Order: sequence, then C-alpha cells, then structure tokens
Amino acid sequence: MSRRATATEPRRVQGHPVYEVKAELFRILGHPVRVRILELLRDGERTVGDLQHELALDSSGTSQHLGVLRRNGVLESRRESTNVYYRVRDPRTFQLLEVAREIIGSNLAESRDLLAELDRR
Amino acid sequence: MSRRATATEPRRVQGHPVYEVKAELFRILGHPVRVRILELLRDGERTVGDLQHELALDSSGTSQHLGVLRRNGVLESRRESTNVYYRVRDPRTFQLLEVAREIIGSNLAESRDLLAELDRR
DNA sequence: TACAAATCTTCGAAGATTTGAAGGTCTTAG
DNA sequence: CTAAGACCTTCAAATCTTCGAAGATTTGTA
Repeated sequence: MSRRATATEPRRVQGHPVYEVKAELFRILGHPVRVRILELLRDGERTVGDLQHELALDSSGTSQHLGVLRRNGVLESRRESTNVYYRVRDPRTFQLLEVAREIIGSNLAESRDLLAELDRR
Repeated sequence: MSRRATATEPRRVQGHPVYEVKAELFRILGHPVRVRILELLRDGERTVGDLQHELALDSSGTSQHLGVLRRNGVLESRRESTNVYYRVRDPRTFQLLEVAREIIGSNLAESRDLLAELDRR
C-alpha cells in the first residue's frame, strides 16, 4: 500500500480539481438574470436587443451577464450584421434548470404538507 | 385580450419568482467546499467531525458551510448524542452534480479537439 | 457539579460580485 | 465619409460572501 485510503488525488480539469470547476459552473448560474437568460434561450437563439427587452435591463447589464455566460462556455454567439445572436452551447444546461425546478417543486410541496400538519393541531 | 403577449406573470415560490429561487439554489451550490460536502454525502450520512476531517477544514468553516446547505433545504441533520449526522434531502441534488460533471467533461473534450485542430496546421 | 468533546454562532476584515453611468467599437445605410 | 443602431467595455460605489478567531452551546461522563 503506497497511500492512505482517504488520500485520493482529486481529478483535475484545466489545472483545477473537478469539484472547483463544478462549483464555478453553479456560481455562474447563480444569478437571477442569468437564469432568466437561459430560460429565454430554451427555444433557440435570440439577439442581445431582444433579450435586453425581455429582461427590462439596460445594454450594459445585459452585455455583462451575457459576457459572463459566454466567457465561461455556457453560451456562444454569432454576429449577423449589427446583431449578435446568443445560444446555449450544451443542451444539458437546460437539464440543470429542469432538475432545479423539480427539486424546488417538491421542497415547496413538503413545506405545504408541514404547514397542513401544524394546522391539524 | 387583457395583456400583451410578452407580459406573462412569473410563477412564484414563497413570494419569489421561480427563476430567483433557482438562481439561489445554484448560488448555494456555487462553492467548492459545498460541492465537496455533497459529494462526500453521496454514499449516505456522515458526522460533522468526519466531514471536517475529509475537508481539512476547521470546525467553524465546516459548520458554516453545512449551515448554509441546511438552512436552504439542501441538507438535513439528526443528532445522535454529541454527534450530528448530515445527509442530502433530495437525491435529485446528486443529479445536478452529475449533469454538471457531464457538461464539464464535454467542454473539456471540445477544447482538446480545438487544440488538436490548431496543432495540425 | 465540573469537564471534555462535538458542534454552532458571532463578528470583523478581506475579498468578490453587482450595478449604473459613461464612453468605446463595429457595421451598415445614406 | 458620416450618422445611427447594436453591442461591448471600463470604472468606481454599493453590496454580498468568505475566512478565521474567539467564544457559546449541547451532551455525555466522572
């Protein structure tokens, strides 16, 4: 035996242990505007102006959040004359949103049940 | 027609629109220590001291991160004499980690392919 | 009761993120 | 070439998060 059982070397991605990269992905998704952007992109690409309008944000805020998502590989964009179209790069990103919704849904159901329980006394 | 097409009222959970609650869940998961805690709990409950040892953290840091996860409904705990055992409340939480891993995996594969592409010139 | 072990809380400094304002770049139409 | 539209960047103030030290609680045991 050359190692203790608990001292497993963590797998790495681009020099960072995987759990850090995962955390970073979640942190990137951890902003309401960015979640909404992803939801708006569920049905396909959209221009910045279009998103900006739906989000009721200014140009700066919209660009900044899109930039965070693009630089971190969640979104990609293409330019068509003066418009820039954004889309989600990996469709599994939507799965994250979907699973999150499910978890939230049943958390809610549980609190409802708990409240009903309390009422009954 | 009583409303414009784009002005849909957002669904709400505990007074917050769903996209905010989703973002919050992701934000909670968006810290390397908290991701590791969840990974350590994949095979069942663990005591605080045990986690603390694996994370190589002090008691304060461990408690604080566990507290964040518990207060937000990701974890739950039970006490057995002086030990507190933590476990993940909803197994779908692991699905989030799993999907994140897949996304990260293929992002990595893509960059590898891109680099190979560049090499070939 | 007094003590030790395990866990939790509080607090302030340091660090990271968000926001909004201002201005910059790029592209096409005229 | 110039103007207008669409998008992006920079910057500093405000806000939020993390970290570590110190101490408080809780529980079982002598």
